[in-house]
Amino acid sequence: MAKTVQKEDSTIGQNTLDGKDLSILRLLQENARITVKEISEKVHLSTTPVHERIKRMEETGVIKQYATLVDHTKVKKGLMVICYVSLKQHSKEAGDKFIKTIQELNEVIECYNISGEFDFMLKVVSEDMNAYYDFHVNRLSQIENMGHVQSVFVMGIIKQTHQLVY
Amino acid sequence: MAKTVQKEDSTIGQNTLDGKDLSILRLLQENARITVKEISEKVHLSTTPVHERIKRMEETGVIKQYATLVDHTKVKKGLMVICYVSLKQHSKEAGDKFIKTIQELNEVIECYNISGEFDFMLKVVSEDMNAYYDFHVNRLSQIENMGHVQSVFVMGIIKQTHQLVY
DNA sequence: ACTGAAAGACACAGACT
DNA sequence: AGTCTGTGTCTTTCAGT
Repeated sequence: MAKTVQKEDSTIGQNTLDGKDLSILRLLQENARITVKEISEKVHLSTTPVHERIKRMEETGVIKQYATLVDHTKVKKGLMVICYVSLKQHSKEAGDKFIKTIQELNEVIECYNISGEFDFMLKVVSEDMNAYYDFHVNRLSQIENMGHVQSVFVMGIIKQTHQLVY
Repeated sequence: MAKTVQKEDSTIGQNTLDGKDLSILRLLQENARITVKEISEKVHLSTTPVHERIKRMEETGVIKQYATLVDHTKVKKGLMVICYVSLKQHSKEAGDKFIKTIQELNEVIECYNISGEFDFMLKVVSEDMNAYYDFHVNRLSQIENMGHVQSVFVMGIIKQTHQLVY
């Protein structure tokens, strides 16, 4: 009898992103303060559906955050260091304790659990070498269960983006 | 070794950030879409000076960008890989050519010039292991002058922030 | 799921302390 | 450098299609 047309990507209830969603994301990634009006003109929709789509992507967690990115050299965080850490013990308790400590250290802006000879990779920002030395000796190395630590210094930033949708 | 321009110079007039500027930055870092009105209430100022301060920080480059951060797992970029690269030749031309190629690769979201045995560190995002293998073999390794490449896989994200002002 | 309109909130500029 | 006030623009909701 009645035939239903299957649409591939229109089921927003199932959290599928269609082309218009991706276009909106592309614009928002570049500029979080772009107006809904401007987006609506660029994606050829009125403001209402754009507003609804953005809200939906916020609620479903596709959009994690609207962030303001600050120039690290202008807020006295000119030194960036990649830091490799291995733990002495690899029990769950030991790992959790390390993680909790790391999350409280403001200088550590990123931390990943990695494959290979080290357990964690940290991205650390400091004012200068003295500040980093202080961090390394007095805070990082003081964490209990700390095994080896290896520092790799960032001498230049070639590329830095957060653009996952393109 | 490739050289990158590092803006170390802070001589843009009296570009000193006071406590109120830092308070504003703290709020904006967390939420780029916070209203000027809301900021003004939290820092105990009226909207005009807040508006002026933000504009000044945009113009002086303290504020680099208002970015929307997208959940990488929800846009089919679930795999994150840290990639170390050394070049065969270290002339300026060779380095510049490598840099230019890297900047055009969408999968590479970060690239740093680093100290140590490798020349560059890359952060790469892919849909899955197949997509990464394709990237590694067909694009990264195909770059001329490519020396060694070593991949370290991110198994878990412990911390990820951009909060330089705290 | 989209368009269009309409109310309320906000950004932004001007006059002034 | 700040407050207050006003105008134009945007967000956000609600009808209708």
